[in-house]
Amino acid sequence: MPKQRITKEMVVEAAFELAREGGMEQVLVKNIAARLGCSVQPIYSYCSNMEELKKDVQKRTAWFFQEYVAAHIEKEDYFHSIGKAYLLLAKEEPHLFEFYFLRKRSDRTIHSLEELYERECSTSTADFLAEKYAISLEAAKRLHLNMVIYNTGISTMMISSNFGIPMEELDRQLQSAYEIFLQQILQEKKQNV
Amino acid sequence: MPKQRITKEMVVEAAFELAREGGMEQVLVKNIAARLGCSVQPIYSYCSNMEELKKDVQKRTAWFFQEYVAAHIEKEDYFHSIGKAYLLLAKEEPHLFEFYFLRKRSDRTIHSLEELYERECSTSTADFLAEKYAISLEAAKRLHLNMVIYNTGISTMMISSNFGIPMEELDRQLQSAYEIFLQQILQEKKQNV
DNA sequence: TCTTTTATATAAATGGATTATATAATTTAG
DNA sequence: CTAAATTATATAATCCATTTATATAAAAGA
Repeated sequence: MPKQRITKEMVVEAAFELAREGGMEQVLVKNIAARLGCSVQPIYSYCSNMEELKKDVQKRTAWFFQEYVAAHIEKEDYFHSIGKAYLLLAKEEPHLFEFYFLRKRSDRTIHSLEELYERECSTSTADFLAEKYAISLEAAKRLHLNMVIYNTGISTMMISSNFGIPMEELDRQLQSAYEIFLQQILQEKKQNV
Repeated sequence: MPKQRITKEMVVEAAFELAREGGMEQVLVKNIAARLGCSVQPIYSYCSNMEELKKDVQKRTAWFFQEYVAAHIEKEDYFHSIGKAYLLLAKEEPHLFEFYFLRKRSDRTIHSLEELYERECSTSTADFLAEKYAISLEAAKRLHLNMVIYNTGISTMMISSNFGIPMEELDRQLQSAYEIFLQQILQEKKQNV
């Protein structure tokens, strides 16, 4: 047989790039085939159908985001730098931003906020917060979860408002919410002593 | 000509019911035609295309939600009853819930959180909160906006977790966030006196 | 070298959106 | 009171994307 020119990775990567440039509605077999310079057959031999391929594109996107955000964390300005990274991504990669926030979190159903947190959030952030503010790991996780929820709310609204709200304003809003959640945790700690 | 049997309202209503029962992917011309007992032609004479029709279904959904929530508000338990109404809707109408929260907020781009707030939220809630807690209207709006953002975050996560997280848990989470935001406003007020 | 295998190509089949054409019932002009 | 014009709907055709079926040709193995 002819040696294999096309791999599953190439297919997913081409689909990812199309989605990145023009949104998921550009992920069409013929567009992928054109980009890879092949017919539609290789695409179907490595992916069962478009729906599955789009799930792979969403996973690829989640990975892209995690890499991007991890690379932009500044230890001194932990949370704010994460927030800024997301806002930057919203500006630079609006299409990807949409899949990332509106994606299904998992193939299976998630049954509690705890499970969602474990699945979504690396515990290193909670560890960091616990140490920085001398709070319990449990409190740090609550703080982190609140921020993730709030950030998801802001992001969903940004998407559905067509990305028209200025970054600075959203940045301020995130920052103010973070301070509110943090103050509450610190106060709770004071009262428990 | 034969007298008009089909109206635009009938088309949108049939599409809405299909979407409600089986999600937006069931909104197909042939399904609408079957439900109305007509051919595809009337649908196209009243709606320019499926994309526009789906926008109308989203508007119809927003209206359905506002009616539902308004009917479930209890004055003594204002915010909690709103939160409960949304969670009930998520349970009873998962498909509608999805369009409602992931819909485009407007045909045009929204340029500030203020504009988003004006467009999304009736000021009567802010008025109510301002009076109840004797805070400024501006502070009440901030409180309300924070809750709308947080609620959007919770809802987006509920959708993307496949509605597996129990209502009671989400209810508790909303309630605790509400108390945190409220405490902060009350404390701010104390300091300003 | 000849057969088998298989990666890719080409072509056909399916299904949904949309458009073009046809039909027949109601207005309306004469 | 017709007959022409209008138009709501139906039927049929077209378009475009996904998916499947068949064909081809290059590599591997006997």
